Amino acid sequence: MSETVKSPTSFFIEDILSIKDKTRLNFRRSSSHKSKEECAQWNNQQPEQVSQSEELCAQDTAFEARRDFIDSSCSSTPDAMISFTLVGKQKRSRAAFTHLQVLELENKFNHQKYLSAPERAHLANKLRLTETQVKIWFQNRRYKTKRKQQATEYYKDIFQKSEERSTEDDLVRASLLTTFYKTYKYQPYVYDFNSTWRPILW
DNA sequence: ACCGTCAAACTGCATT
DNA sequence: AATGCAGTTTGACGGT
Repeated sequence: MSETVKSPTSFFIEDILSIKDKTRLNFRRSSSHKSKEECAQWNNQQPEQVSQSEELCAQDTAFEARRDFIDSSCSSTPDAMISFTLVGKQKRSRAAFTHLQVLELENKFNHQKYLSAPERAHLANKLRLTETQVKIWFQNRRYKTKRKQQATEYYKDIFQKSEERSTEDDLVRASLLTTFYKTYKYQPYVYDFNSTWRPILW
């Protein structure tokens, strides 16, 4: 799978900004400032582990998002969800993974579609994500791939049939096909049955 | 302001 | 119990 064609993500602009001007993001921490130890706690890590991935943490936009979340007494971690329900109904957090995190996850996914528990733990630690986040990411990624593959095969079938019998309404189908491909323009790759990643059609 | 899209997180059920 | 899949919900963002 090509890594040059990346889907633009919600974190991307902030990710750049966080590198260029980290202080700009700091203002978002309206209430209490969260230490690195607190960062580690969020990820179920020991404080001594923090220094190892300090560099990742420094430009981790997801962390900024999570800090915001912690600040509002709400998090996607199970423990925090308990306090979440105790405190009352609050907005659900949606962490935005950094470009680097997504890149690493994609790289791993390209090599293996499933992770063992130790592999997942290692990757989670490496990317400073929770194991649940990694697990869910792989689940979503597999499902996404499957959906795309099914859609591609479906539309390919229609396309082939339309070549056999070129009628007026086939032109409509062709335009629908174009619309579909525009939808998936960012990641135009599928995992085929030869266990390889290849670009779809165009 | 509204709508569409993307993706993280969630739900429910099945499987091991 | 842990993990999977399939589908849904939800928040952020971009385009118009």
